[in-house]
Amino acid sequence: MKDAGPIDHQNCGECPIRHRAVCARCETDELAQLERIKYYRSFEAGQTVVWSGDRMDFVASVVSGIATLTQTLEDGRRQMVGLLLPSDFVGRPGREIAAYDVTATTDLVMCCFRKKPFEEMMLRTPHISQRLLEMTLDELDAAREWMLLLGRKTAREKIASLLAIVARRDATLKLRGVAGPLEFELPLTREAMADYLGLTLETVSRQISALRRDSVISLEGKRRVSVPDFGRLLEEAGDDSDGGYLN
Amino acid sequence: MKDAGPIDHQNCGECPIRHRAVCARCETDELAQLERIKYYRSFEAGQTVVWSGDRMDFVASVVSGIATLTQTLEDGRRQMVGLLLPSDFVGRPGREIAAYDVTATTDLVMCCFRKKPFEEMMLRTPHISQRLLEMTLDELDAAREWMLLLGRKTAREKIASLLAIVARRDATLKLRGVAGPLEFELPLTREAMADYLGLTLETVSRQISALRRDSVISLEGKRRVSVPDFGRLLEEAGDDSDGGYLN
DNA sequence: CGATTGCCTTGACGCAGATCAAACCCGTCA
DNA sequence: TGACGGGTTTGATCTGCGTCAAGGCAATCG
Repeated sequence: MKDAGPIDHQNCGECPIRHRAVCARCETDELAQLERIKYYRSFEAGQTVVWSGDRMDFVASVVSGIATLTQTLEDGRRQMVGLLLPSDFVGRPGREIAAYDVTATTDLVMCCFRKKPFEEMMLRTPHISQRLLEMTLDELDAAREWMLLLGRKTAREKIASLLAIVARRDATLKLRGVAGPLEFELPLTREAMADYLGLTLETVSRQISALRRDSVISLEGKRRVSVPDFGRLLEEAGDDSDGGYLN
Repeated sequence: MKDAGPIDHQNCGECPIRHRAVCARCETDELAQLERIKYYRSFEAGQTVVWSGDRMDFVASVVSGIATLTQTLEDGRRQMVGLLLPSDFVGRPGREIAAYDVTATTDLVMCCFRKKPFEEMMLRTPHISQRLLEMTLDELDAAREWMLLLGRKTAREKIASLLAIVARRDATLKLRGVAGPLEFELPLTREAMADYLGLTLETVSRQISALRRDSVISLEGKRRVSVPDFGRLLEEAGDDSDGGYLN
């Protein structure tokens, strides 16, 4: 467990997620209070951040990298229930015990707050709880969209939807125009995708091959995807046949 | 559209959902403010409350009855993404346009608040936004549990899980002891169950028959279910083989 | 009263995706 | 250089659930 990485006590003002995380609405003095209870932790790809059922005495924001939330049945069937990207929030104020496994799928840096002081601060600081409410409502919407995918979409549609989500996120990060073929790196193994989509890894692999055969996408290596026609990908995803706006 | 039912301007102090809804934490004066912007609406079983995509100028609490949130793909595949019970909250502050279809599955009474004034009041009244945050976090947990069900459970497990949820809710409402066979009424048609579980209605029907054949449950009529051994039902549901505490 | 309608059950059959199994690719290590 | 291992692909076969179709039951209506 390499922990407590190289980054130490970064200034909130220069933080890359300053304007999207729980702290987005905070004033300078509020940031100063947060600085006092925060600390960074780093994880290598593959490491577990928390186990479901463990005591969890912090909440955190993802600063960089990607983490996943998963649930498991006793016989080992697994379902991913959240994909955590930079600025996303981990943990639940008021909860002692972690409800999900949290795993780093890439190298990961998190900005952690000791839970007790954070909860106290929330009571005094509407800027924090307002922002958290907003983020939670967004996550709920995302979860519901995911329920539609899990309950009703075909394997091919599921894959196309996942690719569309990753592509869209990547495009907004890079702020490059809508024009030209999108290109991005898949941050997940085939198995992780399967866990996310409620499929087996074999089916994931087959459907990716099929999309490639039908030239909806093309691959360089196993992880690098390029999408010549994003509208086409969205059609394959099944939801808004139209709606081809990026973001 | 029979609307604006018989109930008119009930006193918040005597409201059956007073202590579980968004208003749960409000003081007397805050309730008074809410009373000024609230109004009741009634719907008959089967009526649509809001269509996805429609402008929605109120938010609301379910007072009595049951409503559902559903999403639909253009080709008609439907997935229920929420089951709204008394005290649950409908609508999203800050959102103009409804994201889901809301339908009354039983006769339904809702306590509505005009959206604009409600949003303004939220800014001044931490008691409301705190409670809403808590409720939203609970819903998010429920949605994630549902993702596990949709992605990884078999048809039989899905049915058993749904029955367990309804049974549990019913038991807490009636506050009757854990002893004796549980009995309750299914508030959903086979089709609605199918939409909830990501199955077809035929499969729902077959699996209910199968659970009856295996005497996990017994039926009186098509809707009244009794469960001789709740632990057995939980085993069939697949999650906590143990965990047989009611609530 | 029979006819209609809404909801549910049951059967026969087919297919999408799971399962089982083998092999491939590529980076790392001895 | 060759062996190893993790991630991935592909093939063959099996099966749970969807699809299509027929009919049953109970409430309501003319």
